[in-house]
Amino acid sequence: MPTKTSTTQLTETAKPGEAGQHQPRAAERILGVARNLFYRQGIRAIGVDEIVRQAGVTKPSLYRSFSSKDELAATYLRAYEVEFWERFDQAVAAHPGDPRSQIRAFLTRVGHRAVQPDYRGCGMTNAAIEYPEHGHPARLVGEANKRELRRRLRAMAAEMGAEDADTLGDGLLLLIEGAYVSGQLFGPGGPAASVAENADRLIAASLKAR
Amino acid sequence: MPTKTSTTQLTETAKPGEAGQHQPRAAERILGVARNLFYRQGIRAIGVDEIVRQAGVTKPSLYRSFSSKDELAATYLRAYEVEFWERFDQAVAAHPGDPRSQIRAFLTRVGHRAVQPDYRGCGMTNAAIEYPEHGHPARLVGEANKRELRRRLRAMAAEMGAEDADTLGDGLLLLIEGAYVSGQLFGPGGPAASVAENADRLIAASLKAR
DNA sequence: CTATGTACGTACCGGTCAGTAACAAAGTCA
DNA sequence: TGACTTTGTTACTGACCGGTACGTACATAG
Repeated sequence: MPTKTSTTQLTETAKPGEAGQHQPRAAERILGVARNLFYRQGIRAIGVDEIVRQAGVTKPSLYRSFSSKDELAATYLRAYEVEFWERFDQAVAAHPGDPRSQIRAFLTRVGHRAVQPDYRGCGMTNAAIEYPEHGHPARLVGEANKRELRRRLRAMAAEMGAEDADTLGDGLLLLIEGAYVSGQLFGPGGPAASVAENADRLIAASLKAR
Repeated sequence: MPTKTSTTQLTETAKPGEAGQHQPRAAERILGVARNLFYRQGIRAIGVDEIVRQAGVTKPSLYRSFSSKDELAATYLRAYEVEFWERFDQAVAAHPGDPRSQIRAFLTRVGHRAVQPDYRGCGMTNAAIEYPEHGHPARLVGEANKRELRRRLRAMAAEMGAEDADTLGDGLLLLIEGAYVSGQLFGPGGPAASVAENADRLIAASLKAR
């Protein structure tokens, strides 16, 4: 995944006086380490001790900025989601008014990333699988993201002129999720490499079918 | 603490005379409970104490039959895989010589199950996501299953006469994995309901291109 | 020069984790 | 009957879990 620093500002309370960056710098280090470890190894697999150790801080510092480990995980996922939509919107912006090309551009990138040796899929999908319990803070982030993604894919399918736009949009979502999962199961040479091609074929079939 | 001899064995106990197969009574109960808990809540989320408690046995009994929790998880997945292929082969047997109908039959069932309220996806896929570490016993079972499924889907695509059979087979695999994941993310009304329809459209597009 | 707030660390909590040792009880089969 | 096998019982280990009470260094504000 992109190892951007992306200082997710949290509780920016500009103190009266000068406008220097003055918030707890421990929280940033903690979130940065948590994002790496949670994504690569899973949330349940990583303890808070390991996070604070790698961040070079102490446990109370973690709990001053995050009310619980679950909330830290949810914060990690919210930051993850921001980057996800950046990638998605980037593909959309590259082909204005051409949703089919937008999908192809997005999935070409997904397919490429998904066959990297240490690919670990979608952090939000993985978190929802790790936490099946309804209402878990981490799971809620993933569920909301997937609902919105579904909504947008269906809208793009309608924009393409597909008669059964909802079915096509859902089909695209299935292919995307399949690429996320298969990417980390197969590694290089896996079926995710063909996600863009399969999506385009499915689009073609859904447009000309009727 | 009923430590006396009259321990009111749990109801039916065909102990005397009859030559019932009495091999590992405790191991079966343990595996049965583990399968339920591991599938529904995840492997990392369930401790061995909870398993032995619900199975009505003790921890040493678990470790007499299974060398470790990881090995118990792998055993659960191997049993899960047996049932998976039973369902798959059942769909195949229902439509001899007609791979397109075989896929449709299999995915119709998958789509139906995937929109049940408490659907939890594929146990093997979930386990691989829970354990990204290469070589983990549970992960190995899932990886082997997916490789074999890919092989069979590609063979069926070739049997259909698809020009690019490998791409079609991989596309079907992506749709299947997507249904597993989306089913547990969306619940009823989710995109997994359309997996059979989308797969059939993809097949049609891949055949027509010939 | 205090007074206050902030950022942080030390040390610790009770609970749970997977896994084991040693021994007793009970059923199986000859 | 007696040998064998399977299971239960109790108690324990050491590591780790998420989370916290409390003290301290330091920067300002008055």
